Amino acid sequence: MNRTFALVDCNNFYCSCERLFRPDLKNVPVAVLSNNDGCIVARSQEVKDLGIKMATPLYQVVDQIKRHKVQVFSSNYTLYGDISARVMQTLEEFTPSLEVYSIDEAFLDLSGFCDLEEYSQKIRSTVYQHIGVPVCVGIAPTKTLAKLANYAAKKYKATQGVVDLSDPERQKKLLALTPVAEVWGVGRKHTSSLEGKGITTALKLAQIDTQQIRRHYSIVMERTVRELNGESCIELDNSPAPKQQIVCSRSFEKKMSDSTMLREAICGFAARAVEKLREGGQLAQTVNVFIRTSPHGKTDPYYSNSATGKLINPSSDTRDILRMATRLFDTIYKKDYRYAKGGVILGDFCLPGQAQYDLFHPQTDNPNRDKLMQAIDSINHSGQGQIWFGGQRPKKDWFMKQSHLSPAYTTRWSCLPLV
DNA sequence: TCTGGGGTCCTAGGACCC
DNA sequence: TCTGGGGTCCTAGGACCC
Repeated sequence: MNRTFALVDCNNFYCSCERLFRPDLKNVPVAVLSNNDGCIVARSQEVKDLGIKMATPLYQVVDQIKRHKVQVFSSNYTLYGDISARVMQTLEEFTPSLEVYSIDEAFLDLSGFCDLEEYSQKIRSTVYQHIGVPVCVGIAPTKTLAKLANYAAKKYKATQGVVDLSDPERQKKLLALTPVAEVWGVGRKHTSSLEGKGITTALKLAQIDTQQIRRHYSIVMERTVRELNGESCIELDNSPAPKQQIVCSRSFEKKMSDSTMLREAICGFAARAVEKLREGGQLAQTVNVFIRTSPHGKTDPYYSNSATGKLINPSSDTRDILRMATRLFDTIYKKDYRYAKGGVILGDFCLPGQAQYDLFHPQTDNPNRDKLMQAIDSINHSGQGQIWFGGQRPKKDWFMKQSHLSPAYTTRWSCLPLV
Protein backbone atom coordinates (compact mmCIF):
# COMPACT_ATOMS: atom_id res chain seq x y z
CA MET A 1 0.00 0.00 0.00
CA ASN A 2 1.19 3.53 -0.70
CA ARG A 3 2.13 5.27 2.51
CA THR A 4 1.88 8.96 3.28
CA PHE A 5 3.84 10.39 6.19
CA ALA A 6 3.66 13.97 7.42
CA LEU A 7 6.38 15.39 9.61
CA VAL A 8 5.19 18.32 11.71
CA ASP A 9 8.07 20.23 13.27
CA CYS A 10 7.81 23.36 15.44
CA ASN A 11 9.76 26.40 14.30
CA ASN A 12 12.57 27.43 16.66
CA PHE A 13 10.62 25.58 19.32
CA TYR A 14 12.26 26.76 22.56
CA CYS A 15 12.30 30.35 21.31
CA SER A 16 8.64 30.11 20.31
CA CYS A 17 7.82 28.86 23.84
CA GLU A 18 9.62 31.81 25.42
CA ARG A 19 7.68 34.18 23.18
CA LEU A 20 4.27 32.70 24.05
CA PHE A 21 3.81 34.75 27.21
CA ARG A 22 6.05 37.61 26.11
CA PRO A 23 4.38 39.23 23.09
CA ASP A 24 6.93 42.03 23.44
CA LEU A 25 9.53 39.57 22.12
CA LYS A 26 7.89 39.25 18.71
CA ASN A 27 10.40 40.34 16.04
CA VAL A 28 13.07 40.64 18.76
CA PRO A 29 16.09 38.30 18.53
CA VAL A 30 15.73 35.46 21.08
CA ALA A 31 18.20 32.71 22.03
CA VAL A 32 17.86 29.79 24.46
CA LEU A 33 20.85 28.25 26.24
CA SER A 34 21.77 24.66 27.09
CA ASN A 35 21.86 23.49 30.70
CA ASN A 36 24.36 25.38 32.85
CA ASP A 37 23.92 28.33 30.46
CA GLY A 38 26.70 26.85 28.32
CA CYS A 39 25.82 26.88 24.63
CA ILE A 40 23.16 28.39 22.39
CA VAL A 41 20.76 25.58 21.48
CA ALA A 42 17.81 27.48 20.00
CA ARG A 43 17.76 30.67 17.92
CA SER A 44 14.96 32.80 16.58
CA GLN A 45 15.17 33.72 12.89
CA GLU A 46 16.73 37.08 13.81
CA VAL A 47 19.57 35.32 15.66
CA LYS A 48 20.13 32.89 12.80
CA ASP A 49 20.36 35.91 10.49
CA LEU A 50 23.13 37.33 12.69
CA GLY A 51 25.19 34.29 11.71
CA ILE A 52 25.29 32.78 15.20
CA LYS A 53 25.59 29.03 14.73
CA MET A 54 23.82 26.25 16.60
CA ALA A 55 25.71 25.06 19.75
CA THR A 56 27.98 28.10 19.92
CA PRO A 57 29.35 28.55 23.46
CA LEU A 58 27.75 31.64 24.96
CA TYR A 59 31.01 33.28 26.05
CA GLN A 60 32.20 33.38 22.44
CA VAL A 61 29.35 35.63 21.33
CA VAL A 62 28.59 37.80 24.39
CA ASP A 63 29.66 40.98 22.61
CA GLN A 64 27.52 40.28 19.58
CA ILE A 65 24.56 39.48 21.82
CA LYS A 66 24.87 42.73 23.72
CA ARG A 67 25.28 44.74 20.56
CA HIS A 68 22.13 43.35 18.94
CA LYS A 69 20.16 43.20 22.20
CA VAL A 70 19.48 39.48 21.87
CA GLN A 71 17.13 38.27 24.63
CA VAL A 72 18.78 35.25 26.21
CA PHE A 73 17.01 32.52 28.23
CA SER A 74 18.16 29.56 30.31
CA SER A 75 16.52 26.25 29.31
CA ASN A 76 13.08 25.96 30.88
CA TYR A 77 12.19 22.32 30.24
CA THR A 78 9.18 22.49 32.51
CA LEU A 79 7.65 25.02 30.14
CA TYR A 80 8.82 23.37 26.90
CA GLY A 81 7.60 19.94 28.02
CA ASP A 82 4.15 21.25 28.82
CA ILE A 83 3.81 23.21 25.57
CA SER A 84 5.05 20.17 23.65
CA ALA A 85 2.35 17.98 25.21
CA ARG A 86 -0.30 20.50 24.16
CA VAL A 87 1.00 20.61 20.57
CA MET A 88 0.97 16.80 20.37
CA GLN A 89 -2.54 16.64 21.74
CA THR A 90 -3.71 19.03 19.03
CA LEU A 91 -1.94 17.02 16.32
CA GLU A 92 -3.69 13.83 17.44
CA GLU A 93 -6.96 15.25 16.13
CA PHE A 94 -5.57 15.13 12.61
CA THR A 95 -4.51 11.50 12.26
CA PRO A 96 -5.45 7.98 13.33
CA SER A 97 -1.78 7.30 14.14
CA LEU A 98 0.90 9.61 15.47
CA GLU A 99 4.50 9.11 16.55
CA VAL A 100 5.93 11.70 18.91
CA TYR A 101 9.47 11.74 17.58
CA SER A 102 11.01 14.42 19.80
CA ILE A 103 9.99 17.31 22.01
CA ASP A 104 9.16 19.46 18.97
CA GLU A 105 8.21 17.12 16.14
CA ALA A 106 5.84 14.28 15.29
CA PHE A 107 5.20 11.95 12.36
CA LEU A 108 1.54 11.64 11.32
CA ASP A 109 0.17 8.79 9.24
CA LEU A 110 -1.84 10.43 6.48
CA SER A 111 -2.06 7.38 4.20
CA GLY A 112 -5.17 7.57 2.05
CA PHE A 113 -5.81 11.25 2.81
CA CYS A 114 -6.57 13.67 -0.05
CA ASP A 115 -5.87 17.37 -0.59
CA LEU A 116 -2.71 17.07 1.44
CA GLU A 117 -1.54 20.68 1.05
CA GLU A 118 -4.84 22.09 2.17
CA TYR A 119 -5.02 19.64 5.07
CA SER A 120 -1.49 20.56 6.16
CA GLN A 121 -2.34 24.26 6.11
CA LYS A 122 -5.26 23.44 8.38
CA ILE A 123 -2.88 21.63 10.77
CA ARG A 124 -0.61 24.67 10.82
CA SER A 125 -3.33 27.20 11.47
CA THR A 126 -5.01 25.05 14.13
CA VAL A 127 -1.79 24.51 16.11
CA TYR A 128 -1.03 28.20 15.86
CA GLN A 129 -4.51 29.18 16.96
CA HIS A 130 -4.75 26.70 19.86
CA ILE A 131 -1.19 26.79 21.18
CA GLY A 132 0.49 29.79 19.56
CA VAL A 133 3.46 27.84 18.20
CA PRO A 134 4.29 28.08 14.47
CA VAL A 135 4.99 24.75 12.72
CA CYS A 136 6.01 23.51 9.27
CA VAL A 137 4.75 20.35 7.57
CA GLY A 138 6.59 17.98 5.21
CA ILE A 139 4.71 15.23 3.36
CA ALA A 140 6.17 12.22 1.54
CA PRO A 141 5.87 8.45 1.02
CA THR A 142 8.75 7.75 3.46
CA LYS A 143 9.86 9.24 6.75
CA THR A 144 13.27 10.23 5.39
CA LEU A 145 11.66 12.11 2.51
CA ALA A 146 9.12 13.69 4.88
CA LYS A 147 12.05 15.01 6.93
CA LEU A 148 13.53 16.45 3.78
CA ALA A 149 10.19 17.98 2.78
CA ASN A 150 10.00 19.64 6.18
CA TYR A 151 13.51 20.99 5.76
CA ALA A 152 12.41 22.55 2.47
CA ALA A 153 9.22 23.95 4.01
CA LYS A 154 11.34 25.76 6.58
CA LYS A 155 14.04 26.91 4.21
CA TYR A 156 11.99 28.18 1.28
CA LYS A 157 9.51 30.84 2.41
CA ALA A 158 7.48 30.62 -0.80
CA THR A 159 6.25 27.19 0.31
CA GLN A 160 4.16 28.82 3.06
CA GLY A 161 5.39 26.18 5.49
CA VAL A 162 4.10 23.12 3.63
CA VAL A 163 5.91 20.90 1.12
CA ASP A 164 4.27 17.85 -0.45
CA LEU A 165 6.76 15.43 -1.98
CA SER A 166 4.25 12.83 -3.20
CA ASP A 167 5.35 13.41 -6.77
CA PRO A 168 8.61 11.55 -7.69
CA GLU A 169 9.67 14.34 -10.05
CA ARG A 170 9.43 16.87 -7.21
CA GLN A 171 11.38 14.50 -4.96
CA LYS A 172 14.18 14.37 -7.49
CA LYS A 173 14.30 18.13 -7.88
CA LEU A 174 14.60 18.72 -4.15
CA LEU A 175 17.16 15.92 -3.68
CA ALA A 176 19.38 17.55 -6.29
CA LEU A 177 19.23 20.87 -4.42
CA THR A 178 19.91 19.44 -0.95
CA PRO A 179 23.38 18.95 0.52
CA VAL A 180 23.96 15.36 1.65
CA ALA A 181 24.57 16.57 5.22
CA GLU A 182 20.90 17.53 5.51
CA VAL A 183 19.68 13.97 5.02
CA TRP A 184 18.20 12.34 8.13
CA GLY A 185 20.67 9.67 9.27
CA VAL A 186 23.73 11.27 7.69
CA GLY A 187 25.81 12.83 10.45
CA ARG A 188 29.18 14.58 10.53
CA LYS A 189 31.38 11.53 10.01
CA HIS A 190 29.35 10.09 7.16
CA THR A 191 29.10 13.52 5.52
CA SER A 192 32.85 13.94 5.23
CA SER A 193 33.27 10.35 4.11
CA LEU A 194 30.60 10.74 1.41
CA GLU A 195 31.86 14.11 0.28
CA GLY A 196 35.30 12.58 -0.09
CA LYS A 197 33.78 10.25 -2.68
CA GLY A 198 32.14 13.12 -4.53
CA ILE A 199 28.69 12.41 -3.10
CA THR A 200 27.70 15.94 -2.22
CA THR A 201 23.92 16.01 -2.72
CA ALA A 202 21.03 13.92 -1.49
CA LEU A 203 20.35 12.90 -5.09
CA LYS A 204 23.84 11.47 -5.55
CA LEU A 205 23.39 9.49 -2.32
CA ALA A 206 20.06 8.17 -3.56
CA GLN A 207 21.69 6.93 -6.77
CA ILE A 208 24.30 4.71 -5.10
CA ASP A 209 23.82 0.98 -5.45
CA THR A 210 22.33 -0.39 -2.20
CA GLN A 211 24.68 -3.41 -2.07
CA GLN A 212 27.64 -1.10 -2.24
CA ILE A 213 26.34 1.22 0.44
CA ARG A 214 25.66 -1.76 2.70
CA ARG A 215 29.25 -2.95 2.27
CA HIS A 216 30.89 0.41 2.94
CA TYR A 217 28.57 1.70 5.65
CA SER A 218 25.83 -0.29 7.35
CA ILE A 219 22.28 -1.47 7.09
CA VAL A 220 21.19 1.86 8.59
CA MET A 221 22.60 3.78 5.65
CA GLU A 222 21.13 1.26 3.21
CA ARG A 223 17.69 2.00 4.63
CA THR A 224 18.33 5.72 4.24
CA VAL A 225 19.17 5.25 0.56
CA ARG A 226 16.08 3.11 -0.05
CA GLU A 227 13.89 5.66 1.73
CA LEU A 228 15.31 8.46 -0.43
CA ASN A 229 14.13 6.43 -3.40
CA GLY A 230 10.59 6.29 -2.08
CA GLU A 231 10.73 2.79 -0.56
CA SER A 232 9.36 2.99 2.97
CA CYS A 233 11.67 1.07 5.37
CA ILE A 234 11.10 2.87 8.66
CA GLU A 235 7.63 2.32 10.05
CA LEU A 236 5.64 4.73 12.16
CA ASP A 237 6.23 3.82 15.79
CA ASN A 238 3.32 4.96 17.92
CA SER A 239 3.94 2.80 20.98
CA PRO A 240 7.46 3.52 22.10
CA ALA A 241 9.31 0.56 23.64
CA PRO A 242 10.15 0.76 27.34
CA LYS A 243 13.39 2.58 28.11
CA GLN A 244 16.63 0.63 28.15
CA GLN A 245 18.65 3.09 30.16
CA ILE A 246 18.15 6.20 32.25
CA VAL A 247 20.82 8.89 32.47
CA CYS A 248 21.04 11.72 34.94
CA SER A 249 24.11 13.91 34.56
CA ARG A 250 25.06 17.57 34.81
CA SER A 251 27.92 19.95 34.38
CA PHE A 252 28.61 21.73 37.66
CA GLU A 253 28.24 25.47 37.97
CA LYS A 254 31.72 25.60 39.53
CA LYS A 255 34.36 22.94 39.22
CA MET A 256 34.55 20.65 42.25
CA SER A 257 37.44 18.80 43.86
CA ASP A 258 36.15 17.87 47.29
CA SER A 259 35.16 14.20 47.48
CA THR A 260 32.33 14.75 49.95
CA MET A 261 30.65 17.40 47.79
CA LEU A 262 31.08 15.31 44.64
CA ARG A 263 29.77 12.18 46.30
CA GLU A 264 26.70 14.10 47.43
CA ALA A 265 26.16 15.40 43.90
CA ILE A 266 26.44 11.84 42.52
CA CYS A 267 23.88 10.72 45.10
CA GLY A 268 21.57 13.46 43.85
CA PHE A 269 21.89 12.17 40.25
CA ALA A 270 21.33 8.60 41.43
CA ALA A 271 18.22 9.57 43.38
CA ARG A 272 16.76 11.45 40.40
CA ALA A 273 17.56 8.58 38.02
CA VAL A 274 15.83 6.00 40.21
CA GLU A 275 12.86 8.35 40.58
CA LYS A 276 12.52 8.33 36.78
CA LEU A 277 12.88 4.55 36.90
CA ARG A 278 9.89 4.29 39.25
CA GLU A 279 7.87 6.60 37.00
CA GLY A 280 8.27 3.98 34.28
CA GLY A 281 7.46 1.16 36.70
CA GLN A 282 10.74 -0.64 36.01
CA LEU A 283 13.56 -2.17 38.07
CA ALA A 284 17.25 -1.71 37.32
CA GLN A 285 20.11 -4.09 37.89
CA THR A 286 23.18 -2.16 36.76
CA VAL A 287 24.43 1.20 37.97
CA ASN A 288 27.13 3.21 36.22
CA VAL A 289 28.82 6.25 37.77
CA PHE A 290 31.08 8.63 35.84
CA ILE A 291 33.01 11.79 36.62
CA ARG A 292 35.27 13.90 34.47
CA THR A 293 37.23 17.13 34.39
CA SER A 294 36.73 19.62 31.59
CA PRO A 295 37.93 18.36 28.19
CA HIS A 296 38.49 22.00 27.16
CA GLY A 297 40.92 22.96 29.91
CA LYS A 298 44.29 24.07 28.58
CA THR A 299 46.20 23.89 31.86
CA ASP A 300 44.28 21.37 33.98
CA PRO A 301 45.16 17.70 33.49
CA TYR A 302 42.28 15.68 32.05
CA TYR A 303 40.75 12.82 33.98
CA SER A 304 37.66 10.85 33.08
CA ASN A 305 36.55 7.57 34.55
CA SER A 306 33.49 5.45 35.11
CA ALA A 307 32.57 2.31 37.01
CA THR A 308 29.69 -0.12 36.58
CA GLY A 309 28.23 -2.35 39.26
CA LYS A 310 25.56 -5.01 39.26
CA LEU A 311 22.99 -5.20 42.03
CA ILE A 312 22.39 -8.68 43.44
CA ASN A 313 18.68 -8.21 42.90
CA PRO A 314 16.95 -5.78 40.51
CA SER A 315 15.61 -2.78 42.42
CA SER A 316 13.91 0.59 42.24
CA ASP A 317 14.66 1.37 45.89
CA THR A 318 16.65 4.60 46.15
CA ARG A 319 18.66 3.17 49.04
CA ASP A 320 19.98 0.23 46.97
CA ILE A 321 21.00 2.55 44.15
CA LEU A 322 22.62 5.10 46.47
CA ARG A 323 24.63 2.40 48.23
CA MET A 324 25.94 1.09 44.94
CA ALA A 325 26.56 4.57 43.48
CA THR A 326 28.64 5.74 46.46
CA ARG A 327 30.66 2.52 46.39
CA LEU A 328 31.38 2.96 42.69
CA PHE A 329 32.19 6.63 43.11
CA ASP A 330 34.82 5.85 45.73
CA THR A 331 36.59 3.50 43.30
CA ILE A 332 37.02 6.16 40.59
CA TYR A 333 37.48 9.39 42.56
CA LYS A 334 41.01 10.80 42.54
CA LYS A 335 41.85 13.89 44.54
CA ASP A 336 43.44 17.08 43.22
CA TYR A 337 41.42 17.14 40.01
CA ARG A 338 38.88 19.89 39.28
CA TYR A 339 35.79 17.99 38.21
CA ALA A 340 33.41 19.64 35.73
CA LYS A 341 30.73 16.98 35.26
CA GLY A 342 29.36 13.79 36.74
CA GLY A 343 26.46 11.45 36.27
CA VAL A 344 24.69 8.18 36.92
CA ILE A 345 23.35 5.71 34.34
CA LEU A 346 20.91 2.94 35.23
CA GLY A 347 20.54 -0.07 32.96
CA ASP A 348 19.54 -3.73 32.64
CA PHE A 349 15.87 -3.10 33.30
CA CYS A 350 13.09 -5.54 33.99
CA LEU A 351 9.50 -5.45 35.17
CA PRO A 352 8.66 -6.30 38.80
CA GLY A 353 6.82 -9.51 37.94
CA GLN A 354 9.62 -10.73 35.68
CA ALA A 355 12.65 -10.03 37.85
CA GLN A 356 15.17 -12.85 38.23
CA TYR A 357 16.22 -12.90 41.88
CA ASP A 358 19.38 -14.39 43.31
CA LEU A 359 18.99 -17.89 44.74
CA PHE A 360 21.32 -17.19 47.64
CA HIS A 361 20.14 -13.63 48.36
CA PRO A 362 16.39 -13.98 48.06
CA GLN A 363 14.45 -10.75 47.97
CA THR A 364 12.84 -10.34 51.36
CA ASP A 365 9.38 -9.54 50.21
CA ASN A 366 8.89 -6.39 52.19
CA PRO A 367 5.95 -4.27 51.01
CA ASN A 368 7.23 -1.42 53.14
CA ARG A 369 10.02 -0.86 50.59
CA ASP A 370 7.60 0.12 47.84
CA LYS A 371 5.40 2.07 50.22
CA LEU A 372 8.33 4.11 51.45
CA MET A 373 9.33 5.01 47.89
CA GLN A 374 5.73 5.88 47.02
CA ALA A 375 5.51 8.13 50.06
CA ILE A 376 8.72 9.95 49.15
CA ASP A 377 7.64 10.41 45.53
CA SER A 378 4.22 11.74 46.47
CA ILE A 379 5.70 14.21 48.95
CA ASN A 380 8.20 15.43 46.37
CA HIS A 381 5.48 15.82 43.74
CA SER A 382 3.06 17.56 46.06
CA GLY A 383 4.64 20.95 45.53
CA GLN A 384 4.77 21.47 49.28
CA GLY A 385 8.41 20.71 49.89
CA GLN A 386 11.11 18.16 49.23
CA ILE A 387 12.65 15.35 51.23
CA TRP A 388 15.77 13.38 50.38
CA PHE A 389 18.25 10.88 51.74
CA GLY A 390 21.16 11.95 53.92
CA GLY A 391 23.79 11.28 51.30
CA GLN A 392 22.37 13.89 48.92
CA ARG A 393 23.26 17.53 48.96
CA PRO A 394 20.72 20.34 48.65
CA LYS A 395 21.00 21.76 45.13
CA LYS A 396 21.69 25.31 46.18
CA ASP A 397 25.47 25.54 46.15
CA TRP A 398 26.51 23.32 43.27
CA PHE A 399 23.60 22.84 40.90
CA MET A 400 23.77 24.13 37.35
CA LYS A 401 23.75 27.76 36.45
CA GLN A 402 20.41 29.19 35.31
CA SER A 403 20.80 32.95 35.24
CA HIS A 404 18.11 33.70 32.67
CA LEU A 405 15.28 31.37 33.62
CA SER A 406 11.73 32.31 32.61
CA PRO A 407 8.72 31.43 34.83
CA ALA A 408 6.92 28.08 34.64
CA TYR A 409 3.91 29.96 33.25
CA THR A 410 1.69 26.93 32.67
CA THR A 411 2.63 24.50 35.46
CA ARG A 412 3.02 26.47 38.70
CA TRP A 413 0.22 28.46 40.33
CA SER A 414 2.53 31.22 41.47
CA CYS A 415 3.83 31.70 37.90
CA LEU A 416 0.44 32.02 36.24
CA PRO A 417 0.40 35.13 34.06
CA LEU A 418 -1.99 37.85 35.24
CA VAL A 419 -4.29 39.51 32.69
C1' DT B 1 53.84 -30.47 6.47
C1' DC B 2 48.94 -30.84 7.47
C1' DT B 3 44.76 -28.79 13.38
C1' DG B 4 36.81 -27.65 11.75
C1' DG B 5 32.48 -25.70 11.56
C1' DG B 6 28.67 -23.59 13.43
C1' DG B 7 26.76 -21.15 16.76
C1' DT B 8 25.42 -17.68 21.05
C1' DC B 9 26.20 -14.02 24.21
C1' DC B 10 28.40 -9.98 25.90
C1' DT B 11 30.86 -5.61 25.67
C1' DA B 12 33.06 -1.53 23.93
C1' DG B 13 33.12 1.75 20.67
C1' DG B 14 31.25 4.40 17.13
C1' DA B 15 27.69 6.28 14.56
C1' DC B 16 23.36 8.68 14.66
C1' DC B 17 19.14 11.52 16.51
C1' DC B 18 16.88 15.60 19.10
C1' DT C 1 36.89 32.12 33.49
C1' DC C 2 33.28 30.53 30.25
C1' DT C 3 31.87 24.69 25.90
C1' DG C 4 24.49 20.42 27.37
C1' DG C 5 21.82 16.31 28.29
C1' DG C 6 19.46 12.16 27.06
C1' DG C 7 18.77 8.66 24.18
C1' DT C 8 19.02 4.50 20.25
C1' DC C 9 21.06 1.18 17.12
C1' DC C 10 24.79 -1.44 14.78
C1' DT C 11 29.24 -3.80 14.41
C1' DA C 12 33.40 -6.14 15.54
C1' DG C 13 35.77 -8.94 18.44
C1' DG C 14 36.40 -11.96 22.27
C1' DA C 15 34.85 -15.70 25.15
C1' DC C 16 32.47 -19.48 25.28
C1' DC C 17 29.58 -23.74 23.75
C1' DC C 18 29.23 -28.49 21.19
